Order: sequence, then C-alpha cells, then structure tokens
Amino acid sequence: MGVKKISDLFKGTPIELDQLRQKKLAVDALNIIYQFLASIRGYDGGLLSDSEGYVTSHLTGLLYRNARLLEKGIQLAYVFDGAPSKLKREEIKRRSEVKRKAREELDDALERGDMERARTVAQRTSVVTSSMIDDSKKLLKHMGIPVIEAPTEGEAQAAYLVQKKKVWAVASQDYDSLLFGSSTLIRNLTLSGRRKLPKSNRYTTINVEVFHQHELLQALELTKEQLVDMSILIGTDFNPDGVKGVGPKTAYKFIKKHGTLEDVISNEESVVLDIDIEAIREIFLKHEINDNYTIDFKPIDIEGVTEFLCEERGFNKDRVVNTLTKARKGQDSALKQKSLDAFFG
DNA sequence: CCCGTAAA
DNA sequence: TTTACGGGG
Repeated sequence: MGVKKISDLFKGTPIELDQLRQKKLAVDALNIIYQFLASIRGYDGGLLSDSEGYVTSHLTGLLYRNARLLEKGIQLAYVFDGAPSKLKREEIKRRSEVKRKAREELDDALERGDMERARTVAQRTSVVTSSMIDDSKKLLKHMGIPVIEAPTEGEAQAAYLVQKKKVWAVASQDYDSLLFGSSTLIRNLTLSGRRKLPKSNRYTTINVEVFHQHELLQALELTKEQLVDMSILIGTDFNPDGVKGVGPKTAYKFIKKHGTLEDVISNEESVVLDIDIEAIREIFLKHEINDNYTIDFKPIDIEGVTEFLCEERGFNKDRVVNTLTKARKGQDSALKQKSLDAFFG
C-alpha cells in the first residue's frame, strides 16, 4: 500500500503527541477503515457485527480512535476516495486476487481447525463495502468530524488540504502525500505508543514522527519531480512492482546520477520499466482536486451517535456515552482555544 | 481500535 | 504499577 520505504533515506523527526494539540490533520478514510477491518476482530478472527449482520469493526475503531484524539485536542478530517484511476484499478485487481487466495487459505485453515492461522489469514481478506463507507460517514458526521470527497485519490485531496492550509498535515503510514505535494506528513499517529509485530506476540515502541517535504528534498537534494521519479523506481500504488532489484538506495543513486527516469532507463541496462511513466507522474503532480468542500469541526452530537450506534448497530450505550463524554471535554478546550485565537487574531 | 480484568 | 488477554458487536 503506497510508497513506504523512503525512511531508508530520510528519517522523520520524533514529535510528542502533545505538540499536535489544537492541530487539524487529514487522513485517507478508506485506508483507516481497512486497517480497522484488519485489526479489530473477535476471538475467532471474524469481524465484529450486529445482530442483523452489519459489520461494526470499523465503527468501533472510528469511535474510539477519534474520541481519544479529540480528547487530546487533535482533529482529524476524513477524505474519502473517489473513482480510482485506470492505473489504480489494476492495483485493485491485484489486491483482490491476493484476497481471493487468502479466503481459500482461510477456509483451509478453518477446516483443519488451525485457529491461529485462520486469524492471521482472515486479516488479509478484508473488503471495504459501500455499506461500511456509508456507516462510517454517518458516524463521523454525528461526531462532528469533517467528511471530504476526493475526485480520485484520497491522499491527493488530503495533500491539497495541507497546501491550502485547511489542515496542518496529512497523517498516514506511507509517504504518498509527500509525492502528492503535502508539505507535512505525520507518521505513526498512535495513542498507545506501541504496535504489535506481525507473526509474533511481541510489541515494539514506536514514536510519532513528522516529515517536512522541504527538509526531505533539501537533505536528499532532489526536486519534487525527482522524488516522484525515484518512487516510481521503488514502486508506487500505480506500479507496485517498481523495478526488480531496485530499492530505495539504488533508486536514489540512479536518480542522483542521471537526473530523470528517462535518463536512468537509457543509461542503466538493468532498469526495465514497462509502464506509462508520464501517466504516473501526472497522478502525483497534476492530479484532480475537489475545491468544493467544507471543513467544519462541530461539537459531538452524543445523542446522534448513540441513536445510530446503540439503537441501530447494537453498541453498549454506557460505553459509548462514557467515551463521548470524555472526548467532548477535550474538544471543548480545543474549541475554546480556537475562539481565543480568533479573538486575538 | 479500547476497555476491564487477571496475572506478574 | 505494568503487561497479557479476552471481549466488544
């Protein structure tokens, strides 16, 4: 998922969660929903769902994560993907093939009674449906959290919101937003400060880190265009394989040596790229954006949330009200700060 | 993801 | 007090 390996070339700066207080961040909604579907599961590895069969894993995740962030005065704006580009559709096809295989393996594991295997494989079968997207938007709106529609890529629209100073940064695990032109990226935005390592029961502590695009470009002495070209060599969502045997270090070396992707291809025999380079460049550098949006952080509508989650989706009311009441305290102080800022200009 | 509880 | 784990829906 996305460009991930730039950390081998440039390290982010650790940042305390407190430094994000009163800040607005944009996130790629589908990415986050997908992560929740993969991680929030019952004991048997199945998704959480209500009595009617509506999946609730993602709603659980969105509720608690946003509540905790709002409590800290951190506001997320959720950007939903529009129609995928032609190139992205191929990647989506590839991913659905991975999921199909994972489902087969899941059936197999269940038949053998290998629950541990079933649970890990089940995570890879996650599919975001339109019903899940509708429910997510409904919950977010009741929580007073902005929902923004992107014409195509969510990360691209999110980056645009940073450019327009509507939000301070994009929060994401991959680096795509920097290619899309976001000046600031927050990685590892987690409240727990730790993350489970795959295929084991161990945890590592992780730091929230901040990347500034201009610092990255300065440190690597690259232009924005070269950063994109380098990423295409490594592999992006639009050419996931990149170039065989070329990782971040080699890609960087090649771009520094030759300047452009075309010159890398004509001078390095090992580099073969059977893709429409210009089309990928355009996605990152000249993408469509939606200027018709509003970013409006409103107070949490506790009644609205409970009506939806508890009446319609079977959530425990005490738990929901408790969570939201705590969140509102942090939110109140954030809104108070905002009005003070407005008053003093 | 978060919470509550049990165990260390 | 910290960590592990099951349950949540």
